[in-house]
Amino acid sequence: MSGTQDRPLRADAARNRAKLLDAATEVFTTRGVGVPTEEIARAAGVGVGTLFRHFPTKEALLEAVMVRRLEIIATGAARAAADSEPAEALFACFRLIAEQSVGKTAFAEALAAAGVDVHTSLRAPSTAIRDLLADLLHRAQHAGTVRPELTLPELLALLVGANAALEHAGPTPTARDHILTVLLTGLRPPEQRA
Amino acid sequence: MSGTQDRPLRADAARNRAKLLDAATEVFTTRGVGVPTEEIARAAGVGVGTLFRHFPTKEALLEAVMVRRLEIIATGAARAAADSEPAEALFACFRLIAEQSVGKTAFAEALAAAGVDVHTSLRAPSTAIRDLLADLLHRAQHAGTVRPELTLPELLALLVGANAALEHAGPTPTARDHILTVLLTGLRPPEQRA
DNA sequence: CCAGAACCGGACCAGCGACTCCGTTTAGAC
DNA sequence: GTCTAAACGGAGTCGCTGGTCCGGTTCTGG
Repeated sequence: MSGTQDRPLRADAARNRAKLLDAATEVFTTRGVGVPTEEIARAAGVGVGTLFRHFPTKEALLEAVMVRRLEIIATGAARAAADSEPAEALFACFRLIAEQSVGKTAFAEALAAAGVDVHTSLRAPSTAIRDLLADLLHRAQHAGTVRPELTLPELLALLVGANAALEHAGPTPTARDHILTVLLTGLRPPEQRA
Repeated sequence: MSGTQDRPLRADAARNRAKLLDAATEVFTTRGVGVPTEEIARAAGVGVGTLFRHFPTKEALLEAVMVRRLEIIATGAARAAADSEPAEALFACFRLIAEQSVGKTAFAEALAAAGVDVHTSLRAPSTAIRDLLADLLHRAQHAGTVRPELTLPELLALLVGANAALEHAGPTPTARDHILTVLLTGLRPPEQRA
């Protein structure tokens, strides 16, 4: 299924591909998915032709960007989940995902995608994250440290919400922290507090 | 300042204007701001020419829709704020705004607009909401029923987040309720619980 | 160092969507 | 009923953006 790189790809080609991916990530996250492909090509220092040779479609490029992002998040989340206490682990993941996803609505969409169907390339990393969260949620609830009535989809929705809130809050660390505190405290069952 | 209607506007014109506004509200909220103007015209049962005569620009139409929405919200919020207990009043407003804003990202933007600058027509209703929330927040904090460290911008960001979360959660009442519960509980100070 | 394949860049093409223009229709004053 | 200005509709214009093509350039095996 990953027959993408039959032959090793010439040195310059690989370089350009990387530059494109970086530029696209940057531009998409800062200015939204609406930016014309030409801008991305320019930001990467290549021509549009090159862009479209590497990614047959704008959507394909976006997808590639999202896959990379999701993989990074999945990795980070897996590490954060190492915490022994499930609730703490869950909160760490929550923080990380909400923070990482910063950028533009493009990414809220990507996260939303974690809940519904998407192109196959997104499946793997998104289900990884999903499964991780499902596990942590379940364990934390079992331990009585997270509200028992919460379901996974609801948690994901809250994640999307957290992302939106943070995005709207801007870069001020205090504000971001307050917002996350509200969210995370709310996840605790009525009797508990951190 | 409202010199929009110098002359009374012919009966059919008024009717068409209303139909357009309704159709636009419907279409924008269900399918996003991206829909072509022609669709809106068709949904309203008029030609594009008519649309553009009433609203010189697509953006102007969107603005008109948002103003109406904001006014409705402001009214509802004012009523909800009648509750004697400030925290309860604040929560009622929070619920109402988060729910009302349902639709598409267009409206999250509108809400975001409540925080920053926008076209002048949006100023009035958005500041009304803002001021109302500011007052409730302040009073609730004074009464010790809402976390004291929260600022108004943070509250607004949370509102945007709540909106996004609800939008992602879909129509299931249970899920929506769980999400709002998490949010609202999180607003309480560490010692209190509803 | 050379040949030729792989790759590059950007002029070009096509589709779409916001907005305009004008011949036709209609409200409503007398 | 009639007459005029207001309003209508939708075909057409124009700019913008995703995607293609091909002549020129650069890598790499021998």
